[in-house]
Amino acid sequence: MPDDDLPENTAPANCRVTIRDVARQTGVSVTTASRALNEIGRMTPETRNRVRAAAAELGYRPNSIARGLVGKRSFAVGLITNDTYGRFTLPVAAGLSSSMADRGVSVFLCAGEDDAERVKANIDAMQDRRVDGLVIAGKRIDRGLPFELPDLGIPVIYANASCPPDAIGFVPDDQLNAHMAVSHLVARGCCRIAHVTGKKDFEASSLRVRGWEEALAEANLSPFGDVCYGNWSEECGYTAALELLAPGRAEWPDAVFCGNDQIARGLIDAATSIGVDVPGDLAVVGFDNWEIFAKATRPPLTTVDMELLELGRVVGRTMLDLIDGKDVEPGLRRLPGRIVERRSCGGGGADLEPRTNETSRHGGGNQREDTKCHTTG
Amino acid sequence: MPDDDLPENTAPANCRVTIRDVARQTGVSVTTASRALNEIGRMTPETRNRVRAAAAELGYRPNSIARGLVGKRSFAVGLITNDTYGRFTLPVAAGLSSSMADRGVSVFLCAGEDDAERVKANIDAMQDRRVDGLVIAGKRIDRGLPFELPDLGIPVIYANASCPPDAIGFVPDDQLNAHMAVSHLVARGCCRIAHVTGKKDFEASSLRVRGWEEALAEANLSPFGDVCYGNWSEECGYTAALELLAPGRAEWPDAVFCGNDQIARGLIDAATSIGVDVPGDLAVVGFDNWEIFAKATRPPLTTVDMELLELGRVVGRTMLDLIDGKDVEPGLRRLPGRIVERRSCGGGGADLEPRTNETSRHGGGNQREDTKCHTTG
DNA sequence: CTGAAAGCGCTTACAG
DNA sequence: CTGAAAGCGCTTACAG
Repeated sequence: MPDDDLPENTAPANCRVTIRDVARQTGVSVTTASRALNEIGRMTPETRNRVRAAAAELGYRPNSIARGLVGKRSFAVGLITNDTYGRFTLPVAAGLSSSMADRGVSVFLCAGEDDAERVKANIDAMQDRRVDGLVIAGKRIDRGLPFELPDLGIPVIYANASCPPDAIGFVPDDQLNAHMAVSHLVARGCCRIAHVTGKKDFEASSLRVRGWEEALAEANLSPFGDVCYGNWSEECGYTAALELLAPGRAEWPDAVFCGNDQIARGLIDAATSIGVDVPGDLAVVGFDNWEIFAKATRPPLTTVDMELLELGRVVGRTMLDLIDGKDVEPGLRRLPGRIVERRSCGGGGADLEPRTNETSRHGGGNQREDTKCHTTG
Repeated sequence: MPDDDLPENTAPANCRVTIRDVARQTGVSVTTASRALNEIGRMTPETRNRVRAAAAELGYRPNSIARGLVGKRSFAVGLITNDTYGRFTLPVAAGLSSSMADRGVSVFLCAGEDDAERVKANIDAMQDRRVDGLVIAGKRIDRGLPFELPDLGIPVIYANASCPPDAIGFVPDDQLNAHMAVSHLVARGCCRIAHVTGKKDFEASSLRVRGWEEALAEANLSPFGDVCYGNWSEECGYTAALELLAPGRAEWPDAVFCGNDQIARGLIDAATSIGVDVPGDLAVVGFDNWEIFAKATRPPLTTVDMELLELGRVVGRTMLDLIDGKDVEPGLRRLPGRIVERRSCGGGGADLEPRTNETSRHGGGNQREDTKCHTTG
């Protein structure tokens, strides 16, 4: 037996409770209600509590649009990206999103293509929305926006993309990461370490090459042959392996540092197909820690994780600082990644899998045991 | 020689030009300016043009926060997803984003984890922002939100996720897509068509199984053996192939319909490794059109594309209708995908690659030519 | 055809 | 400690 015709607990969603409602309910002014809710100004704890209680009871939630209008900010940032495939941007976006969410800042996703017009339209839309900041994310550290960004009057951070001289940017430290990968190989006794990577004109390629050379020099080793460039594909890894391990060669590498996990995958497949045991005869380290590949190789791949999620978080925290008006030194920061150990370099990490029994071309033993490594020094 | 100390063309970014500025400049009221800019009301073309010109000259851009406050809407929708990996959500998001952008609606990305608390917090934040609608996107058609969504008073659409009975949802039509894939095989003369797929408790699995059975029945064929379930991995495809093609078997399949591209990849690798030629001896069709896999198999994979990008666009258009107050029949819609032809079923599509010269276990010929297919009917 | 006024839901000087 | 008032930048009845 309902009291009357009024619906009981289903307030029409389009007339949500406002701060006036909680002020009225509490018997204070809107001003006081606002202050109580925002924890500013001094007032008797009793008043504050009564306001809070009323807000809770009414289910009051501040309208962030109104708040944005008076505060002249939106508590939102725009994420502009051209990475439709999302492999690089997504972890960055997730990290950014989570570090901002804690402070009540939301993220607009503008997954534009490379088309300059669309990117501009997206940026305009973000300005119209008075975003507090803009993150420009890319899939290549040597590519940025297709045009120069004018001064928007809001903070801008570049993530995994190239950035103008005086801007703030964060990219993975390719050289250091490569160095780590190669040192990992050296530490495991490898001394004839080849490098198979992607396209030559990617800055990521040259930095990784430099890291490879650097780590080798540090260990008094010489590069094993020339860098093998390709197009980042599995196919290239496959072909490169066949060449590096060709029976007619005077010398075989005992390890290969690969520019990405797909290359490593192709390379391991090729090695296996011609009876070279990984890691017994050949240690392999990849790059990206793209699990779908890294875990599917046999053996599972030891590889470099660029820590893109953490990079996204750092971008978020920096953006928050910038929004708060803190000073941040301009420039490009290179962030270190980490090695994820699996089985392709011997030993084993978290993702241990039983070793296969395939017979090795070299009798199943570890070639490195038999061959004395001589340094260049 | 500058006239005075005032900076010339660099208006402080924080005091952007408002509609009052363009009204003043034109010598009309703010009301008229607003109407001219929004193309509403009747007025002399001359006035309208003068306002427009002033706006353009001043670089006026309406503040969408203010617009949102009065219009009681934000011209933004929230995208809630638990797909951190992004493989499914990203195309959906891109499609959604592009179809909304044309109408000036932006997308908030809430890449929450499965954690119910965080999802709730994200939804609350979206409500505080007065989003015009919410899209709940998932990576499994049989999983939805970890809790029941109360009536939010705004349109909600589920995308590639399960949805409550009276809600609106869009998912790929797994059964139809599977049917298409199998019919494609049948049309090429295959008659012993096996099915290797992922986990049994995924609705996607059972629907695809049904599509397989249905297409077979339609062609008066029987399923080749039992469905081979696994965990969606390459490894499972590999193992399944070894079993299906074991030398001791009474009969071999002449085609395999795979539940995803990874399975197909493993299966093709295994087949090749034991001398079975694809497509010569065995036709293979995958599912997902995940190019990184589909293009890396040798031969490249003929596979089902679920058209997730288009699904995202449809979700966007439907959301726009809903926001406009149009009626949309509740219920779950299953959207068709398409077959992408490559080389793994013979013939060839856009991604033609030269065929390899590997010798086939069956003499390099197409087994299907030699073996008469008998129907069950 | 055009404008003055009210109002969207908040916050923030400015007074008491 | 608390409140009345102004204002953020728009749109939209309501009058002329």
